[in-house]
Order: sequence, then structure tokens, then C-alpha cells
Amino acid sequence: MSQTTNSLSAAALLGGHDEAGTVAKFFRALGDPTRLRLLEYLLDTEHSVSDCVAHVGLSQGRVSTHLACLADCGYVQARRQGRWCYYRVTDPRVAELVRLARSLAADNHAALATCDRIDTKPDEEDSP
Amino acid sequence: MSQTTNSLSAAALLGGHDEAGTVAKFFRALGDPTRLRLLEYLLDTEHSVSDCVAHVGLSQGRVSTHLACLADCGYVQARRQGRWCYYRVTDPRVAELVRLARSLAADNHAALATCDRIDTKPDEEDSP
DNA sequence: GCGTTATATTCGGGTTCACGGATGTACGAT
DNA sequence: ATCGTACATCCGTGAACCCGAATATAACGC
Repeated sequence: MSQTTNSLSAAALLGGHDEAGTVAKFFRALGDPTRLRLLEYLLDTEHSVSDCVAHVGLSQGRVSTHLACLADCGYVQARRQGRWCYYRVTDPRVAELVRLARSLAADNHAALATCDRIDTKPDEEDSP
Repeated sequence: MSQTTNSLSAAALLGGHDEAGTVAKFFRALGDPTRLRLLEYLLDTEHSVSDCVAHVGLSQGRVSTHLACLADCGYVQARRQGRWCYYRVTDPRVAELVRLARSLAADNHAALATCDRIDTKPDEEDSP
């Protein structure tokens, strides 16, 4: 019981405050540097999990989990071929979202770097 | 490989992998339901901190910190008037970003809800 | 001066989540 | 069948970070 009694009505609502949690989870998926790098890596070309592991340099298990997370959130799609699994961004809105965020982040790069309310400012390696 | 990591011009715009951390922090700011609700609350109209406290129903201190975080990241701007401080979204790209994310999240609402790789699924204490 | 109001900051506690390593599953080659 | 490869999942550890309460700062009115 208490399972999703509707898959479209909830999605159709707009402006509801109940949806903030879902959208926040959506944003949080991109709030990790590794997932963001993976997503950008898969924007134009599809890549296997091994490719992604080599690209980001983390453990295979962690990369696999990150890719699954991106797939669950609808950012990328998976295509199986034998033992390999290729991931890729299919929705053009994803690229648009990343482009917009990059544009905004670039304009606020300085303020963002000094924002210690997120990430507790771990280190500083920036000398322009 | 070793690309030019000299100034922010290259990294600030496009293609830089070093920027992933900054953009991720940018996204993470919207990865919190409270901050997202506040941002949507300030999309069209400016509101004081007290207004925001009443709107989201959290403690005043926490709301103030959330607003400061949004301001640091460049999502909102603050306007002081006497004892009051009014926050508001000024950049139209912010509204566009939220609109895009809502559109994408709506289409993947079902998958997002079952994505236990983020947020560890609110309820559903399974009993196998 | 004093007290009140509006906002900002600090503190301790608890939850979320990324990480590597170990393990499990699926497919293909020998 | 057995081994090797490609990917997925589970586990323990530690950091990030949200929370309310308490406290600090600042601006008004008396």
C-alpha cells in the first residue's frame, strides 16, 4: 500500500510546494563534482563504464553507482551491449540546464569560491 | 592532458574540468528543499527575512543562513532598509534554470522518487 | 541611556552521502 | 565447465551539512 497511486498527476502539478523536495533531489544529483563531470563527459558521446572510470579516476564501483544515480534521475540513458554498458545524455534539456548553470556560476565565480556556507571551504587553490 | 590552468577565463566559461567543483557547489545550493522553496518564493517579489521565515516555517537563524547562502551563490540579491533586509531574484536566468529543472524533474518524477541512491528513500520500511 | 525588533552568527547533535574495497552477477572466450 | 572481463551492489568509515536553540550585532523608539 501507500505506493504511488499516480505517476502523472504529481508530475503535472506546477508551483506546488510539495514538489520542492523532488526538484531538490534532482538538483542534488548534480551537486557532486564527480557526477557533474560524468554528465558533461556524456553530453555528446556515449561512453562505457570503463571509459568513465578512466575519465574521473575513481573506483569502478563508485563510478557505476554515480552513473546509476544519473540514470535514475533521468539525466542519462543506458544501453547494454554484451558485457558493456554505454551511458549517454539523450534529453537536450540536460545540456541546456548545464549550460545555464555554467553561465550563472561563471558570473558568480568569485562569490561562490568564498561561500563557506557550503562545503566549509576545504582548501584554497586559486591564484588568478 | 595538462591544459592551461592559468586564469579563470578558460575555466570560467566552458570545457574546464577544474570548474566542475564550482558548478557542483552551485547546484548543491539548490539541492536543499528549503533553499529551493525560498528561491521560488523570491522569484517574482522581494520579501523580508521575516516573510521567508513565515513562508517556510523554520527557525529564523536557519532561514537567514539559507538566504545568505543563496546570496553568496548569486541567486538572490539583498536590499537593506533600516532593520529589514529584503531578498529577491534579479537575474532572469535563475527563473529559467528553475523552470528547466522543474520540467525535467516532472518527466522523471517516478524514477526520481524511487532513486534510493540519493536521500535513502523517505519511508517504505521494507520487510522482506 | 534603555528596551524592543529584525537579522546574523555560533554551538552541539544527528542524518545524509561519497569513498575504497570486497563481493556478487552476467556475459564471452577457451 | 572454467576462467577472465565488465559491470553492479554491499559494507565500514569519515566528512559535509541541516537543524533548533542560544547568542551577537544593528537599527529603531522611548
